Amino acid sequence: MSHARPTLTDVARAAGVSVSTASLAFSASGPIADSTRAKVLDAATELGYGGPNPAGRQLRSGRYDIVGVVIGDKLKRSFRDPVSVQVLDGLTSALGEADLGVLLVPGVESYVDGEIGVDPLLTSAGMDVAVLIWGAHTSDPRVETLRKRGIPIVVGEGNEVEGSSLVEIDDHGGVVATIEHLTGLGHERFVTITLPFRMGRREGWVDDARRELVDWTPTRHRLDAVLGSGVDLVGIYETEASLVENGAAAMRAILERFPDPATRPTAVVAQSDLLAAGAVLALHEAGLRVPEDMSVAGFDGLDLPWFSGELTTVIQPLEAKGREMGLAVRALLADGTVTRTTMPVELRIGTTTGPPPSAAAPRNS
Amino acid sequence: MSHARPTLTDVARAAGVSVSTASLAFSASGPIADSTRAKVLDAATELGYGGPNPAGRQLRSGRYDIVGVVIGDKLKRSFRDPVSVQVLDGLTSALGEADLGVLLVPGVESYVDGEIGVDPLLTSAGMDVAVLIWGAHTSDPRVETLRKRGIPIVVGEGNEVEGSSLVEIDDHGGVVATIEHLTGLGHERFVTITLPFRMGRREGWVDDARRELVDWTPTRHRLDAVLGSGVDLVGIYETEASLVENGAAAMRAILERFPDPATRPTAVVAQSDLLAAGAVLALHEAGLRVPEDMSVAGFDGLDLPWFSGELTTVIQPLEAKGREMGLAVRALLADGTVTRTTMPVELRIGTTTGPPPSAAAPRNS
DNA sequence: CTGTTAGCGCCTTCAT
DNA sequence: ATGAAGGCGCTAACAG
Repeated sequence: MSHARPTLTDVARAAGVSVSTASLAFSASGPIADSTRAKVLDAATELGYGGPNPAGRQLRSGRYDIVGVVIGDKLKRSFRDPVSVQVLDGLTSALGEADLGVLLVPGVESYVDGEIGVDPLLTSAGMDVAVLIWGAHTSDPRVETLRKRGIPIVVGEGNEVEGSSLVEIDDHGGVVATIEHLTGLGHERFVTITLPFRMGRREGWVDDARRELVDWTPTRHRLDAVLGSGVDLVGIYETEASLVENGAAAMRAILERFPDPATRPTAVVAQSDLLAAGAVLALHEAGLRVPEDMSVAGFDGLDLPWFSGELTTVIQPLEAKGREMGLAVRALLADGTVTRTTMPVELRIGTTTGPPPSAAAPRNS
Repeated sequence: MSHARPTLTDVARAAGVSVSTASLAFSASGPIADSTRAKVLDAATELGYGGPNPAGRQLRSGRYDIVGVVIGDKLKRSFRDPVSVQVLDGLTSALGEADLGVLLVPGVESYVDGEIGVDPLLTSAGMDVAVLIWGAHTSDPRVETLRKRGIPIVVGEGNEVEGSSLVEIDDHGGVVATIEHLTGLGHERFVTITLPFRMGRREGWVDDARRELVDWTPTRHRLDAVLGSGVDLVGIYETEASLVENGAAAMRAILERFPDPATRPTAVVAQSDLLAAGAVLALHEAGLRVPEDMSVAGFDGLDLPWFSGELTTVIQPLEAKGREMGLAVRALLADGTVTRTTMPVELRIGTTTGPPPSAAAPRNS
């Protein structure tokens, strides 16, 4: 009894045909008589042949039918984040339809003293295209690596990379709509709670120096929209992850910094729904009402079944964005077409925004 | 200007060494003089060589350094489920440490009239090991496919597969502990809300015929534990997904079926925390109190920041389970060792279980 | 420490 | 519709 796995050669011999004919029986990419194919397939079953060896096929064809999906510095974080998850959803289904496999790539191996080590998978795994779901930063070593390997790239969310496809959403427009909604209600003092700025994560109030260091595109776009709107922004609070608890912590910091209801900001623009939800929870904990005492707006349009009320938020088509990236991959693979897509967003007015507490009718202390 | 990507041969020529020496410079798996390596690396940079072609390496070495992770019938569902996500977390990090890539595989291509079509990736993608996170079912075509291809398997959660490694948790013990806790409090009438039974998903009350059709292992283990405990089980409600809304729907069905508080079941054993949380929400919606009017216990030990109070639940070490699967993969790869691990669970008593409403002191209507 | 020699398994011409 | 031949890029085994 032989322990070696049978190869196409063995099958061909057993079926009494040539290797090239046997190959046709599996690939279905050429003319072959039904009877011959049957003979080959029978021989294959007989020998316990499990189909053509992928490595052989890959080497010969130059295609892997695998897409590397780079999802951030930590897989963990991406999995926990419903936003990432929805994008992955759309992406994997669009790729699956084209029979493309998804190889999960952490992207960053290590981040020590600002030195970025690229994950070995990025250097050595076989893939036809790479997708950088959460954008590329300036002089991104991952992009460098992929470039050198000749692997085309699809970037999600900005920091356009020369020669790569790009899929983004109208972050700016979404935030502008939010601000207009709030100023329309009469708000004048704003605070914003932001997503992480860059790979070296931090949590806390942002000063002018730090403000220059925004490298993550969604964060930058959304922040720029607030800054550019001309409203009175009394503080920027940077979080280190887009989670409910970070939003709650941010709100506690806000209440601590602005203890006086009379001068407290009346509207909070959070860069994600989870942050916004956390902020609302912290307000409730502090015995404050939303939106009577403070208005809170989010971003994403997540469905939060446990959230009582409905968040005012910017709905972004997450799954569609993922699908769009998948389509960009397929276009790249089909004929090298580089695409650039901006997806629209929509402001949904919920129950967490309303007129600011009026100075004329202060609430009972 | 040549458009073809340089190969190791080109690099070797440019560096004035043999190909095999050049190979050593990259693989670091053999003795090579630092000066020689430097020469090779310089030549590589010069030519814009991005490292050894994976296909060539794979064919020659017979290793892909890729693990196929089969996560269920729909990627979607797995991403949305915090339980899956945590397991994936642990798994990917354990594999990442060994520089193994994770290839996401849907597993089931189609499910029509009970006919299961295996995803093409499972048939044709290169992988060294496959992990079936959510178990194998009886006469599983995916297992069949992998067998034929000679790919070793790690199964999470039961339905042991001959010759494969297995990682499971003590489902049975966890549910038994829950039941004992509840009977200890004085409960006598139980209902259980279960996870999906099998691939053909359904939602609703379970009759005897349906009860025979449980094929998904965690569901079966947890249900068997209730059935075997001898308590008075007045109903089994099957859900089609482990989500908050399904738990809420289940509870509404329970309240509808048992309108009379005097004969209503007093304790609900849900097979997941999300189902339990949904059940609690539905009770609140109906104006009932937990645990005064009904006790609810879950399973998983999830951290639900939005849930007020704390669920009584069975804590299973999700991430550790994932890591354990990763270790099983590595053992399989290292020397073919087949392992079998059962992870312990722990009952956490929260605020959602308490004594049943006493007949002596009925609540005001 | 470096070079030589052989394929790994497959698919694509091209000829028949 | 089938067969023969060549080579994709690399690395393992061995020899020097």
